[in-house]
Amino acid sequence: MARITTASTSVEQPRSKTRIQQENEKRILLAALEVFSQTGFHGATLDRIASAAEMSKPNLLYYFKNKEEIHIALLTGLLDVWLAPLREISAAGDPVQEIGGYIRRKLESSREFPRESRLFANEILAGAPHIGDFLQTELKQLVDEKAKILQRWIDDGRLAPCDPRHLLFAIWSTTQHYADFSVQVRHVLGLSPGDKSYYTDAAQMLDTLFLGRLMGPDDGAR
Amino acid sequence: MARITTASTSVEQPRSKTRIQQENEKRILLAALEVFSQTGFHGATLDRIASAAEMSKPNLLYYFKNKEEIHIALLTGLLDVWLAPLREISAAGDPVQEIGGYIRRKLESSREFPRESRLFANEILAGAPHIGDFLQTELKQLVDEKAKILQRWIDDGRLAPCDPRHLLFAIWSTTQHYADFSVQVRHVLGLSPGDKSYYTDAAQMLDTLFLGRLMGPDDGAR
DNA sequence: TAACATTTTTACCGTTTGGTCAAATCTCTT
DNA sequence: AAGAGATTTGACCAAACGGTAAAAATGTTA
Repeated sequence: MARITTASTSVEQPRSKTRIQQENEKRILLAALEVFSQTGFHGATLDRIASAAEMSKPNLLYYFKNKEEIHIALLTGLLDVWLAPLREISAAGDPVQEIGGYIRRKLESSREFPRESRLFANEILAGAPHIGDFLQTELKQLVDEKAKILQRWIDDGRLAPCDPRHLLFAIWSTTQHYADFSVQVRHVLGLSPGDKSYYTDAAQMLDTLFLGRLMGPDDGAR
Repeated sequence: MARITTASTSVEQPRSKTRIQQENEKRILLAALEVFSQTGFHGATLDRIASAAEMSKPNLLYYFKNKEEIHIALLTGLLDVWLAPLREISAAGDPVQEIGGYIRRKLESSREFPRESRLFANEILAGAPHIGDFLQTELKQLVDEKAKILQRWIDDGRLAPCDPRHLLFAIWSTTQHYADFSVQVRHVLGLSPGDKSYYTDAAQMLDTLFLGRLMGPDDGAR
């Protein structure tokens, strides 16, 4: 087998990336994130992505072999970001601190990365054609693990009895809502486009909702 | 003699609808709901909609002059359904009953009409190009009205202090999540496609979250 | 049933879109 | 400075798409 790979490593593909290659791939992914998050996969065109990346379409296809590959590259890059806040929940910590911290991290993530959140939302809405496997394996595993922690807190009377998994769903939905449905939020509140001031009240609300009274019998303040 | 069916020639448009016309428009809208909610506006093709409606494409375009008109017809038909549960909140009722009822109605709506919910979500995610006006006027007005009711309950100490509008956001997001992100929910819970059994636990969770401890100081059970 | 209106179909069109290809240009190493 | 490899471009293509025109078929009514 002629599997000679000149001066690079043993396996065939991993040729080191050129400076230009790195720059351009980054440019493309950034442009694609913008376009995909605005119009969804089907609404995005290679021409628009290429133009947003200030690059010709054939040149773009020199780096990614087709539209789907760009989409997948974006999604896979996203998943770690999505999981990170959840990973931080520690069994050793205090329930209020841990859950409160998770909510704050998730909300901050919505404010910082609304395009990523919308990209993710679009993918799920479409039936998760690309990340279905991730949801069933990696995410499920992590959720199972964290749900056990929450369940122990409940058993110890440190957290109000509830289904841990659905508690996570509630945190996901409320926090992501501010990124995914920001248009509706702004319209209802009468804010201008780009105004993110509502995040302050949002944080307050979610604290009240999840911590203010959800926590176990002994909430100290009485 | 054209006299039976209205005074057709006087004012042009308002012709009464034929039996066939009514049936076919219904067929088309049903098919379009299926397709749009699965793939979004851009992902949906007239061919797929026509095929789902068991109808030729030109025949479909005989009833709706273009793709966008079908989409708009679906959306406008949706808005009343979307508002209905909120409208029912009454200042005269008990906060726990009213809010609990609203949550139950919204959750039931997610279970009964997931396609409609996803259609709505797609529209908002895309920046609400068609219903932006509705959000700013009709919805905002209703929210303002209901927020006043909630605020009075708060002032009277019958509801925990919080931003009423954001409380509504939290209810919207948590309930709609079960329709819009059902794939994720099912994958995380390890359920088969089509299995909606999680709605029982969902209702339980939302009751705990919003009513169990969110309600004002006197929650009776103590 | 004849006349009229409605509905459906067949054939088609212009544009957009995802993607290819070979040639031209640029970059880097020697 | 030259050659090899990497990058970029312009010209192009087939398929898919939204939509149209006009004839054919069907339904409705007097």
